[in-house]
Amino acid sequence: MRAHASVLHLDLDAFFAAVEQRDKPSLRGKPVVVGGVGGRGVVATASYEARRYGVRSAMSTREARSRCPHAAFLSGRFHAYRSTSRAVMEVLRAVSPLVEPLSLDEAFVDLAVATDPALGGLGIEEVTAFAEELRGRVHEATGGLTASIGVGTSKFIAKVASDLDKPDGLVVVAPGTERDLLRPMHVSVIPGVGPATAERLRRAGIHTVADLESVTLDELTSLVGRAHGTGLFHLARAEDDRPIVAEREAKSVSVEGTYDTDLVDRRLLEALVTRQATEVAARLRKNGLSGRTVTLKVRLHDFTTLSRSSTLPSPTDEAATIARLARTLLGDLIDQQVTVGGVRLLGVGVSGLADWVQEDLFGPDLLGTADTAASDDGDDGDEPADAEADDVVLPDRAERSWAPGHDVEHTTLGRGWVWGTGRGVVTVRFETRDSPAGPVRSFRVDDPELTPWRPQDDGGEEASDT
DNA sequence: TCTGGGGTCCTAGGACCC
DNA sequence: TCTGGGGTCCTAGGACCC
Repeated sequence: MRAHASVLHLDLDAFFAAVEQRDKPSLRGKPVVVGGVGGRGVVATASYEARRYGVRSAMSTREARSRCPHAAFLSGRFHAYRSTSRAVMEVLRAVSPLVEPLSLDEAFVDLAVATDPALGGLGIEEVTAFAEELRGRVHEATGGLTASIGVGTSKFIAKVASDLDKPDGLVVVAPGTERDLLRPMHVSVIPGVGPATAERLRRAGIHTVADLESVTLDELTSLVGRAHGTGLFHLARAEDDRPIVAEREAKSVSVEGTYDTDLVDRRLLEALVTRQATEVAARLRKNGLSGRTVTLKVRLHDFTTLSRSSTLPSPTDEAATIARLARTLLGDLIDQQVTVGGVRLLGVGVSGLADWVQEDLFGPDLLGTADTAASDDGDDGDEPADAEADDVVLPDRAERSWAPGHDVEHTTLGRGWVWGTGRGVVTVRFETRDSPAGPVRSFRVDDPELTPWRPQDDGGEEASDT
């Protein structure tokens, strides 16, 4: 907690709906609902006109339609939202170098390092006037959107403040008044207190922040766990030192989809997972990322949600690898009869991200040049694969036939696919009809029993194509 | 035909290593 | 032939946020 009210939180009002009303004058003053329009869609944003009919975010679109049948239901134009968001973030970054976007429509701004001369000092009046002017700049830069702003001595207080006078409001919480502000509020104002935590606290007789303040750290930890408990303990006292972080690295990339009917057909499920994996790979590449852990997410007809994950020995951004692994994980679930009642959602994600790509692993490591072999022994001298690594002739490297995801054939073990590479070794996963997630074995890359497999080679010994 | 999509963080247990 | 603790990695699930 700071001595001055120097943390600003900005929240664009009913953002998606407001962009639609801005771009389509016929929608102005009318109820607008943006979200999933399919049979299983939910509301992302409702305009204030629609909120008067009880339409809320996260409500099913079906329910929203019954509450407000005459509203305009739109599926959303994310390009327009993104570009409008960019314009807002630019306005904020012109004010201070420390801007932390939370989503397309929300951001924290650190006023303590503000570069804008309009903010002379951090006194209440100055900050208030400055924030008011900032709201005007955002209004102008977005073609008329309104924002609510909160300013306080911490992220927590700024965020609570921006919620107090919505829409189109401004609240500055004076230093020293934070605890009085929070005490009468329901515990759910605290970030991290959702339905489950609120219910646990309620059963313990804790409803307001004031109630929470009177609970010891030990009691709190036993109620909600260690990390969460200590967090709540401090936030209940308005103690919050979380810094504003301008850029954070992505930890995962995922694609998921909910289908209007529950799916059971194996080939359809596999095709959908393949498509999602391809999308994930494209997004990884676009951002120069690759990852090691592939996760398959499945939501069943009864809303039970399962996940299965598997970690590769080295990161990949290849669609073939991600798709294959995701299909293997799906196959495990199907074979266990888990999906018989139908699948409503499928998702594919990649985590364990590295900001370097597969090619980097390839050259020296796989070739095992004298340099690398000499430089990294020391503690792992008992690794036979390294022994004569510089003699290794790497077949078809130019075609990347040994890259993860590619098919190989072993003379006795049969068909498999490359699971990982490194240090002159190829790790192969063998799949058979009896055992789709078959054994994993490692081979030297010059093992004569292991050959890249191509459809036209099938059974032949030497394919002299091209 | 209640219940999206894209994320983050935490917990807990088992494997494995020292 | 009894009994350890810590650290790290991996997997699965859950809560939460916008």
